[in-house]
Amino acid sequence: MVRASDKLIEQLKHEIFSGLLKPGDQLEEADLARRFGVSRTPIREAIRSMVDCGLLETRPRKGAMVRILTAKELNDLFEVAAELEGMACRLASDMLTQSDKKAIQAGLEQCRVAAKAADIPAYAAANLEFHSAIHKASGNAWLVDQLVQIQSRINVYRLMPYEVLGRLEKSFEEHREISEAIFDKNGLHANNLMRDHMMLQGSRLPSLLKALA
Amino acid sequence: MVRASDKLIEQLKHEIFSGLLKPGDQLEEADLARRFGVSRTPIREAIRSMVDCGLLETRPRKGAMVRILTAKELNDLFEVAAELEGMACRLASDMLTQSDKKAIQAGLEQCRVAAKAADIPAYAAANLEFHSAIHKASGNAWLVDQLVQIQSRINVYRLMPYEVLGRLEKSFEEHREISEAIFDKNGLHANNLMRDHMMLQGSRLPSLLKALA
DNA sequence: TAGTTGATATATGTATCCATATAATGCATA
DNA sequence: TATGCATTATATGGATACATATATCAACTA
Repeated sequence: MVRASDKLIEQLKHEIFSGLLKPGDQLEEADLARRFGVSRTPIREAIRSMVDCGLLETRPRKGAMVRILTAKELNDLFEVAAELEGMACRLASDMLTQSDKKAIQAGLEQCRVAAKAADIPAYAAANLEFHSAIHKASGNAWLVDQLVQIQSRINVYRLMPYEVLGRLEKSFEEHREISEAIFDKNGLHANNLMRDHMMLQGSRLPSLLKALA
Repeated sequence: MVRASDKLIEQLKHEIFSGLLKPGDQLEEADLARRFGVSRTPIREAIRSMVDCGLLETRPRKGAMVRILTAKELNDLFEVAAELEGMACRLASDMLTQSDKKAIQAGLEQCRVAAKAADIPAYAAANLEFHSAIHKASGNAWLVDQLVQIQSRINVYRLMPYEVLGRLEKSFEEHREISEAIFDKNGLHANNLMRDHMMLQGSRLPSLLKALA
Protein backbone atom coordinates (compact mmCIF):
# COMPACT_ATOMS: atom_id res chain seq x y z
CA MET A 1 0.00 0.00 0.00
CA VAL A 2 1.20 3.46 -0.85
CA ARG A 3 0.80 6.37 1.50
CA ALA A 4 -1.70 9.07 0.60
CA SER A 5 0.79 11.77 1.54
CA ASP A 6 3.30 10.37 -0.93
CA LYS A 7 0.81 10.63 -3.76
CA LEU A 8 0.01 14.13 -2.62
CA ILE A 9 3.64 15.12 -2.76
CA GLU A 10 3.85 13.90 -6.33
CA GLN A 11 0.68 15.77 -7.25
CA LEU A 12 1.69 19.01 -5.61
CA LYS A 13 5.18 18.90 -7.05
CA HIS A 14 3.67 18.37 -10.45
CA GLU A 15 1.38 21.34 -9.97
CA ILE A 16 4.34 23.46 -9.02
CA PHE A 17 6.54 22.28 -11.89
CA SER A 18 3.74 22.65 -14.39
CA GLY A 19 3.24 26.21 -13.32
CA LEU A 20 -0.24 25.74 -11.91
CA LEU A 21 1.16 26.82 -8.58
CA LYS A 22 3.49 29.75 -8.93
CA PRO A 23 6.09 31.07 -6.50
CA GLY A 24 4.30 33.05 -3.85
CA ASP A 25 1.03 31.16 -4.08
CA GLN A 26 -0.51 30.37 -0.72
CA LEU A 27 -1.45 26.79 0.13
CA GLU A 28 -4.41 26.37 2.44
CA GLU A 29 -4.63 23.01 4.15
CA ALA A 30 -8.42 22.82 4.24
CA ASP A 31 -8.56 23.79 0.58
CA LEU A 32 -6.13 21.10 -0.47
CA ALA A 33 -7.90 18.56 1.73
CA ARG A 34 -11.16 19.25 -0.08
CA ARG A 35 -9.52 19.28 -3.47
CA PHE A 36 -7.80 15.94 -2.99
CA GLY A 37 -10.57 14.33 -0.97
CA VAL A 38 -8.43 13.43 2.03
CA SER A 39 -8.17 14.80 5.53
CA ARG A 40 -5.75 17.50 6.57
CA THR A 41 -3.35 14.99 8.11
CA PRO A 42 -1.70 13.69 4.93
CA ILE A 43 -1.87 17.19 3.49
CA ARG A 44 0.17 18.43 6.39
CA GLU A 45 2.70 15.65 5.95
CA ALA A 46 3.07 16.51 2.30
CA ILE A 47 3.52 20.18 3.05
CA ARG A 48 6.08 19.45 5.73
CA SER A 49 8.00 17.28 3.33
CA MET A 50 8.00 19.89 0.60
CA VAL A 51 9.14 22.51 3.05
CA ASP A 52 12.08 20.29 3.90
CA CYS A 53 13.09 19.91 0.28
CA GLY A 54 12.84 23.65 -0.11
CA LEU A 55 9.90 23.95 -2.46
CA LEU A 56 7.60 25.55 0.07
CA GLU A 57 8.19 27.76 3.03
CA THR A 58 6.07 28.24 6.11
CA ARG A 59 5.83 30.88 8.74
CA PRO A 60 4.45 29.71 12.07
CA ARG A 61 0.68 30.12 12.14
CA LYS A 62 0.76 31.55 8.67
CA GLY A 63 0.65 28.48 6.52
CA ALA A 64 2.68 27.46 3.53
CA MET A 65 3.45 29.16 0.27
CA VAL A 66 5.45 28.23 -2.78
CA ARG A 67 8.89 29.52 -2.04
CA ILE A 68 10.09 32.60 -3.82
CA LEU A 69 13.79 32.62 -4.53
CA THR A 70 15.62 35.89 -4.78
CA ALA A 71 18.02 36.49 -7.64
CA LYS A 72 20.88 35.88 -5.23
CA GLU A 73 19.46 32.58 -4.04
CA LEU A 74 18.83 31.40 -7.57
CA ASN A 75 22.35 32.34 -8.50
CA ASP A 76 23.74 30.44 -5.51
CA LEU A 77 21.68 27.46 -6.54
CA PHE A 78 23.03 27.54 -10.07
CA GLU A 79 26.54 27.85 -8.76
CA VAL A 80 26.17 24.69 -6.70
CA ALA A 81 24.38 22.94 -9.53
CA ALA A 82 27.22 23.82 -11.89
CA GLU A 83 29.80 22.46 -9.48
CA LEU A 84 27.97 19.19 -8.95
CA GLU A 85 27.17 18.74 -12.62
CA GLY A 86 30.84 19.21 -13.34
CA MET A 87 31.71 16.69 -10.67
CA ALA A 88 29.31 14.21 -12.22
CA CYS A 89 31.14 14.58 -15.52
CA ARG A 90 34.49 14.01 -13.87
CA LEU A 91 33.29 10.88 -12.11
CA ALA A 92 31.53 9.68 -15.24
CA SER A 93 34.82 9.93 -17.11
CA ASP A 94 36.49 7.71 -14.57
CA MET A 95 33.76 5.14 -14.16
CA LEU A 96 32.19 5.01 -17.60
CA THR A 97 30.55 1.71 -18.49
CA GLN A 98 29.32 0.71 -21.91
CA SER A 99 25.65 1.02 -20.96
CA ASP A 100 26.24 4.46 -19.42
CA LYS A 101 27.96 5.56 -22.60
CA LYS A 102 25.00 4.37 -24.64
CA ALA A 103 22.56 6.24 -22.41
CA ILE A 104 24.53 9.46 -22.74
CA GLN A 105 24.74 9.05 -26.49
CA ALA A 106 21.00 8.43 -26.63
CA GLY A 107 20.34 11.62 -24.67
CA LEU A 108 22.69 13.53 -26.91
CA GLU A 109 20.95 12.23 -30.00
CA GLN A 110 17.59 13.36 -28.62
CA CYS A 111 19.08 16.79 -28.09
CA ARG A 112 20.36 16.86 -31.65
CA VAL A 113 16.96 16.01 -33.10
CA ALA A 114 15.08 18.47 -30.88
CA ALA A 115 17.57 21.24 -31.61
CA LYS A 116 17.34 20.69 -35.35
CA ALA A 117 13.53 20.77 -35.10
CA ALA A 118 13.69 23.87 -32.86
CA ASP A 119 11.25 22.02 -30.62
CA ILE A 120 11.70 23.63 -27.24
CA PRO A 121 9.60 21.25 -25.08
CA ALA A 122 11.31 18.30 -26.74
CA TYR A 123 14.69 19.87 -26.11
CA ALA A 124 13.86 20.42 -22.47
CA ALA A 125 13.03 16.72 -22.12
CA ALA A 126 16.11 15.67 -24.09
CA ASN A 127 18.26 17.99 -22.02
CA LEU A 128 17.02 16.34 -18.85
CA GLU A 129 17.67 12.92 -20.38
CA PHE A 130 21.23 13.87 -21.28
CA HIS A 131 22.08 15.33 -17.93
CA SER A 132 20.44 12.49 -16.03
CA ALA A 133 22.42 9.95 -18.01
CA ILE A 134 25.61 11.66 -16.92
CA HIS A 135 24.47 11.85 -13.32
CA LYS A 136 23.78 8.14 -13.34
CA ALA A 137 27.11 7.40 -15.00
CA SER A 138 28.88 9.08 -12.10
CA GLY A 139 28.04 6.05 -9.99
CA ASN A 140 27.54 8.28 -6.95
CA ALA A 141 23.98 7.76 -5.72
CA TRP A 142 24.12 10.63 -3.28
CA LEU A 143 25.31 12.99 -5.97
CA VAL A 144 22.40 11.92 -8.16
CA ASP A 145 20.01 12.64 -5.29
CA GLN A 146 21.43 16.10 -4.78
CA LEU A 147 21.20 16.93 -8.45
CA VAL A 148 17.61 15.76 -8.63
CA GLN A 149 16.72 17.99 -5.69
CA ILE A 150 18.47 20.98 -7.17
CA GLN A 151 16.81 20.37 -10.51
CA SER A 152 13.40 20.33 -8.89
CA ARG A 153 14.08 23.65 -7.29
CA ILE A 154 15.44 25.25 -10.40
CA ASN A 155 12.75 23.85 -12.63
CA VAL A 156 10.14 26.07 -11.05
CA TYR A 157 11.93 28.95 -12.67
CA ARG A 158 12.49 27.21 -15.97
CA LEU A 159 8.93 27.49 -17.18
CA MET A 160 9.52 30.31 -19.59
CA PRO A 161 11.69 29.06 -22.41
CA TYR A 162 11.68 32.54 -23.85
CA GLU A 163 15.30 32.97 -24.60
CA VAL A 164 16.37 29.40 -24.93
CA LEU A 165 15.33 29.51 -28.55
CA GLY A 166 18.47 31.02 -29.96
CA ARG A 167 20.59 28.75 -27.82
CA LEU A 168 19.30 25.32 -28.77
CA GLU A 169 22.00 24.67 -31.37
CA LYS A 170 24.66 26.15 -29.15
CA SER A 171 23.52 24.12 -26.17
CA PHE A 172 23.57 20.94 -28.21
CA GLU A 173 27.06 21.71 -29.40
CA GLU A 174 28.19 22.12 -25.79
CA HIS A 175 26.56 18.82 -24.92
CA ARG A 176 28.45 17.18 -27.74
CA GLU A 177 31.78 18.53 -26.54
CA ILE A 178 31.05 17.46 -22.99
CA SER A 179 30.21 13.91 -23.95
CA GLU A 180 33.30 13.69 -26.12
CA ALA A 181 35.44 14.75 -23.20
CA ILE A 182 33.77 12.11 -21.05
CA PHE A 183 34.23 9.41 -23.65
CA ASP A 184 37.88 10.45 -24.01
CA LYS A 185 38.24 9.95 -20.25
CA ASN A 186 39.28 13.56 -19.96
CA GLY A 187 37.53 14.15 -16.66
CA LEU A 188 38.97 17.54 -15.85
CA HIS A 189 38.06 18.94 -19.24
CA ALA A 190 34.56 17.47 -19.04
CA ASN A 191 34.21 19.02 -15.60
CA ASN A 192 35.18 22.46 -16.83
CA LEU A 193 33.06 22.29 -19.96
CA MET A 194 30.01 21.31 -17.94
CA ARG A 195 30.59 24.01 -15.38
CA ASP A 196 30.77 26.62 -18.12
CA HIS A 197 27.70 25.16 -19.77
CA MET A 198 25.75 25.46 -16.55
CA MET A 199 27.01 28.89 -15.65
CA LEU A 200 25.95 30.15 -19.05
CA GLN A 201 22.42 29.21 -18.09
CA GLY A 202 22.85 30.87 -14.73
CA SER A 203 24.01 34.07 -16.35
CA ARG A 204 20.67 34.33 -18.10
CA LEU A 205 18.92 34.38 -14.72
CA PRO A 206 18.39 38.12 -14.35
CA SER A 207 16.23 38.32 -17.44
CA LEU A 208 14.40 35.18 -16.39
CA LEU A 209 13.54 36.78 -13.10
CA LYS A 210 12.42 39.94 -14.82
CA ALA A 211 10.09 37.85 -16.98
CA LEU A 212 8.63 36.38 -13.82
CA ALA A 213 7.96 39.66 -12.09
CA MET B 1 5.53 30.59 19.35
CA VAL B 2 7.74 27.72 18.33
CA ARG B 3 6.40 24.48 16.99
CA ALA B 4 6.71 21.41 19.17
CA SER B 5 7.83 19.35 16.21
CA ASP B 6 10.76 21.68 15.63
CA LYS B 7 11.98 21.23 19.16
CA LEU B 8 11.56 17.48 18.72
CA ILE B 9 13.70 17.52 15.62
CA GLU B 10 16.47 19.24 17.54
CA GLN B 11 16.16 16.76 20.38
CA LEU B 12 16.14 13.70 18.18
CA LYS B 13 19.01 14.94 16.07
CA HIS B 14 20.97 15.54 19.21
CA GLU B 15 20.23 12.03 20.42
CA ILE B 16 21.45 10.67 17.14
CA PHE B 17 24.58 12.79 17.01
CA SER B 18 25.39 12.07 20.61
CA GLY B 19 25.20 8.38 19.92
CA LEU B 20 22.22 7.70 22.14
CA LEU B 21 20.43 6.55 19.05
CA LYS B 22 22.64 4.44 16.84
CA PRO B 23 22.23 3.52 13.17
CA GLY B 24 19.70 0.73 12.97
CA ASP B 25 17.79 1.71 16.09
CA GLN B 26 14.03 1.55 15.70
CA LEU B 27 11.92 4.58 16.56
CA GLU B 28 8.44 3.85 17.85
CA GLU B 29 6.02 6.74 17.63
CA ALA B 30 4.07 5.91 20.78
CA ASP B 31 7.30 5.47 22.68
CA LEU B 32 8.65 8.84 21.63
CA ALA B 33 5.28 10.47 22.30
CA ARG B 34 5.39 9.20 25.87
CA ARG B 35 9.02 10.10 26.29
CA PHE B 36 8.57 13.68 25.14
CA GLY B 37 5.13 14.17 26.60
CA VAL B 38 3.44 15.15 23.37
CA SER B 39 1.00 13.40 21.08
CA ARG B 40 2.00 11.37 18.07
CA THR B 41 1.23 14.20 15.64
CA PRO B 42 4.34 16.34 16.20
CA ILE B 43 6.38 13.14 16.56
CA ARG B 44 5.31 12.11 13.12
CA GLU B 45 6.18 15.52 11.70
CA ALA B 46 9.61 15.30 13.21
CA ILE B 47 10.17 11.81 11.86
CA ARG B 48 8.96 12.80 8.42
CA SER B 49 11.34 15.70 8.44
CA MET B 50 14.29 13.61 9.47
CA VAL B 51 13.49 11.05 6.83
CA ASP B 52 13.59 13.82 4.25
CA CYS B 53 16.99 14.98 5.36
CA GLY B 54 18.20 11.41 5.24
CA LEU B 55 18.82 10.70 8.90
CA LEU B 56 16.03 8.17 9.23
CA GLU B 57 14.43 5.79 6.84
CA THR B 58 10.97 4.30 6.87
CA ARG B 59 9.36 1.33 5.25
CA PRO B 60 5.60 1.56 4.85
CA ARG B 61 3.87 0.12 7.89
CA LYS B 62 7.21 -0.65 9.44
CA GLY B 63 8.07 2.60 11.11
CA ALA B 64 11.28 4.54 11.20
CA MET B 65 14.82 3.59 12.04
CA VAL B 66 18.08 5.47 12.15
CA ARG B 67 19.45 5.06 8.69
CA ILE B 68 22.35 2.73 8.19
CA LEU B 69 24.72 3.81 5.47
CA THR B 70 26.68 1.22 3.59
CA ALA B 71 30.38 1.76 3.00
CA LYS B 72 29.58 2.74 -0.57
CA GLU B 73 27.01 5.31 0.50
CA LEU B 74 29.33 6.81 3.07
CA ASN B 75 32.06 7.01 0.49
CA ASP B 76 29.73 8.72 -1.97
CA LEU B 77 28.77 11.17 0.75
CA PHE B 78 32.38 12.00 1.49
CA GLU B 79 33.08 12.45 -2.18
CA VAL B 80 30.32 15.05 -2.49
CA ALA B 81 31.34 16.66 0.78
CA ALA B 82 34.91 16.96 -0.46
CA GLU B 83 33.78 18.58 -3.68
CA LEU B 84 31.55 21.11 -1.94
CA GLU B 85 34.11 21.89 0.75
CA GLY B 86 36.60 22.54 -2.01
CA MET B 87 34.11 24.76 -3.76
CA ALA B 88 33.57 26.70 -0.55
CA CYS B 89 37.30 27.35 -0.38
CA ARG B 90 37.38 28.54 -3.96
CA LEU B 91 34.49 30.94 -3.42
CA ALA B 92 35.92 32.08 -0.10
CA SER B 93 39.14 33.02 -1.87
CA ASP B 94 37.22 35.21 -4.27
CA MET B 95 34.85 36.84 -1.83
CA LEU B 96 36.92 37.05 1.33
CA THR B 97 35.99 39.89 3.68
CA GLN B 98 37.96 41.00 6.68
CA SER B 99 35.49 39.56 9.18
CA ASP B 100 35.43 36.24 7.34
CA LYS B 101 39.20 36.14 7.44
CA LYS B 102 39.15 36.78 11.16
CA ALA B 103 36.62 33.98 11.72
CA ILE B 104 38.74 31.52 9.76
CA GLN B 105 41.85 32.55 11.65
CA ALA B 106 39.99 32.13 14.93
CA GLY B 107 38.90 28.61 13.94
CA LEU B 108 42.42 27.79 12.87
CA GLU B 109 43.81 29.02 16.17
CA GLN B 110 41.35 26.83 18.07
CA CYS B 111 42.56 23.89 16.02
CA ARG B 112 46.17 24.71 16.82
CA VAL B 113 45.49 24.81 20.55
CA ALA B 114 43.43 21.63 20.57
CA ALA B 115 45.98 19.79 18.47
CA LYS B 116 48.82 20.81 20.73
CA ALA B 117 46.82 19.66 23.74
CA ALA B 118 45.88 16.42 21.96
CA ASP B 119 42.33 17.17 23.08
CA ILE B 120 40.16 15.24 20.67
CA PRO B 121 36.72 16.59 21.61
CA ALA B 122 38.09 20.12 21.53
CA TYR B 123 39.64 19.46 18.15
CA ALA B 124 36.35 18.15 16.82
CA ALA B 125 34.66 21.38 17.88
CA ALA B 126 37.48 23.52 16.54
CA ASN B 127 37.45 21.59 13.30
CA LEU B 128 33.74 22.33 12.90
CA GLU B 129 34.40 25.99 13.67
CA PHE B 130 37.13 26.21 11.06
CA HIS B 131 35.15 24.52 8.33
CA SER B 132 32.00 26.49 9.14
CA ALA B 133 33.90 29.75 8.93
CA ILE B 134 35.02 28.83 5.42
CA HIS B 135 31.51 27.80 4.44
CA LYS B 136 30.18 31.13 5.58
CA ALA B 137 32.96 32.97 3.81
CA SER B 138 31.87 31.43 0.52
CA GLY B 139 28.88 33.76 0.57
CA ASN B 140 26.70 31.05 -0.97
CA ALA B 141 23.83 30.38 1.42
CA TRP B 142 22.66 27.33 -0.43
CA LEU B 143 26.11 25.81 -0.36
CA VAL B 144 26.24 26.36 3.39
CA ASP B 145 22.89 24.59 3.75
CA GLN B 146 24.10 21.63 1.77
CA LEU B 147 27.27 21.33 3.78
CA VAL B 148 25.38 21.47 7.06
CA GLN B 149 23.11 18.68 5.88
CA ILE B 150 26.00 16.54 4.75
CA GLN B 151 27.82 17.17 8.01
CA SER B 152 24.83 16.04 10.00
CA ARG B 153 24.73 12.81 8.05
CA ILE B 154 28.40 12.15 8.33
CA ASN B 155 28.59 13.11 11.99
CA VAL B 156 26.61 10.06 12.97
CA TYR B 157 29.60 8.05 11.91
CA ARG B 158 32.14 10.37 13.47
CA LEU B 159 31.51 9.32 17.02
CA MET B 160 34.55 7.16 17.33
CA PRO B 161 37.61 9.36 17.21
CA TYR B 162 39.73 6.26 17.43
CA GLU B 163 42.27 6.96 14.78
CA VAL B 164 42.07 10.71 14.62
CA LEU B 165 44.59 10.86 17.41
CA GLY B 166 47.69 10.46 15.32
CA ARG B 167 46.32 12.88 12.79
CA LEU B 168 45.58 15.95 14.89
CA GLU B 169 48.84 17.69 14.11
CA LYS B 170 48.69 16.68 10.49
CA SER B 171 45.11 17.83 10.17
CA PHE B 172 45.96 21.19 11.70
CA GLU B 173 48.85 21.58 9.30
CA GLU B 174 46.50 20.96 6.38
CA HIS B 175 44.09 23.51 7.78
CA ARG B 176 46.88 26.02 7.95
CA GLU B 177 47.87 25.44 4.34
CA ILE B 178 44.28 25.73 3.23
CA SER B 179 43.70 29.01 4.98
CA GLU B 180 46.93 30.42 3.59
CA ALA B 181 45.81 29.54 0.09
CA ILE B 182 42.49 31.26 0.75
CA PHE B 183 44.16 34.35 2.16
CA ASP B 184 46.48 34.42 -0.85
CA LYS B 185 43.40 34.42 -3.07
CA ASN B 186 44.63 31.22 -4.64
CA GLY B 187 41.20 29.68 -5.04
CA LEU B 188 42.15 26.73 -7.18
CA HIS B 189 44.91 25.68 -4.84
CA ALA B 190 42.66 26.09 -1.80
CA ASN B 191 40.04 24.01 -3.57
CA ASN B 192 42.47 21.17 -4.25
CA LEU B 193 44.01 21.23 -0.80
CA MET B 194 40.61 21.04 0.82
CA ARG B 195 39.49 18.22 -1.45
CA ASP B 196 42.56 16.22 -0.55
CA HIS B 197 42.08 17.02 3.12
CA MET B 198 38.52 15.71 2.99
CA MET B 199 39.32 12.66 0.93
CA LEU B 200 41.98 11.71 3.43
CA GLN B 201 39.24 11.49 6.01
CA GLY B 202 37.11 9.51 3.59
CA SER B 203 39.87 7.02 3.02
CA ARG B 204 39.78 6.16 6.70
CA LEU B 205 36.15 5.10 6.34
CA PRO B 206 36.58 1.36 6.00
CA SER B 207 38.18 1.04 9.41
CA LEU B 208 35.57 3.35 10.87
CA LEU B 209 32.84 1.11 9.58
CA LYS B 210 34.58 -1.93 10.92
CA ALA B 211 34.70 -0.28 14.32
CA LEU B 212 30.96 0.26 14.12
CA ALA B 213 30.04 -3.31 13.24
C1' DT C 1 7.90 -32.86 13.89
C1' DA C 2 7.61 -29.29 10.64
C1' DG C 3 5.06 -26.27 7.91
C1' DT C 4 1.06 -23.67 6.91
C1' DT C 5 -2.86 -21.13 8.02
C1' DG C 6 -5.63 -18.31 10.84
C1' DA C 7 -6.43 -15.25 14.65
C1' DT C 8 -4.99 -11.73 17.55
C1' DA C 9 -2.24 -7.96 18.86
C1' DT C 10 0.25 -3.97 17.82
C1' DA C 11 1.88 -0.10 15.34
C1' DT C 12 1.21 2.78 11.41
C1' DG C 13 -1.82 5.70 8.58
C1' DT C 14 -5.94 8.65 8.43
C1' DA C 15 -9.77 11.32 10.17
C1' DT C 16 -11.79 14.36 13.30
C1' DC C 17 -11.92 17.27 17.23
C1' DC C 18 -10.14 20.96 20.23
C1' DA C 19 -7.17 24.97 21.48
C1' DT C 20 -4.89 29.00 20.34
C1' DA C 21 -2.77 32.57 17.79
C1' DT C 22 -3.41 35.77 14.15
C1' DA C 23 -5.83 38.59 11.20
C1' DA C 24 -9.72 41.13 9.72
C1' DT C 25 -13.61 43.84 10.47
C1' DG C 26 -16.48 46.96 12.79
C1' DC C 27 -17.44 50.36 16.07
C1' DA C 28 -16.33 54.14 18.86
C1' DT C 29 -13.82 58.15 19.80
C1' DA C 30 -10.83 61.93 18.76
C1' DT D 1 -12.73 60.95 8.47
C1' DA D 2 -9.07 58.48 10.39
C1' DT D 3 -7.12 55.78 13.93
C1' DG D 4 -7.16 52.60 17.59
C1' DC D 5 -9.09 49.01 20.24
C1' DA D 6 -11.92 45.14 20.78
C1' DT D 7 -14.36 41.27 19.16
C1' DT D 8 -15.02 37.66 16.13
C1' DA D 9 -13.73 34.55 12.63
C1' DT D 10 -10.56 31.51 10.61
C1' DA D 11 -6.61 28.72 9.89
C1' DT D 12 -2.81 26.36 11.92
C1' DG D 13 -0.92 23.37 15.62
C1' DG D 14 -1.78 19.50 18.62
C1' DA D 15 -4.58 15.58 20.69
C1' DT D 16 -7.36 11.82 20.25
C1' DA D 17 -10.09 8.41 18.14
C1' DC D 18 -10.54 5.00 14.46
C1' DA D 19 -9.17 1.83 10.53
C1' DT D 20 -6.09 -1.24 8.50
C1' DA D 21 -2.07 -3.76 7.41
C1' DT D 22 1.53 -6.56 9.14
C1' DA D 23 3.77 -9.50 12.23
C1' DT D 24 3.77 -12.93 15.61
C1' DC D 25 2.16 -16.87 17.83
C1' DA D 26 -0.45 -20.86 18.25
C1' DA D 27 -2.95 -24.67 16.62
C1' DC D 28 -3.89 -28.07 13.34
C1' DT D 29 -2.73 -31.01 9.59
C1' DA D 30 0.34 -33.53 6.67
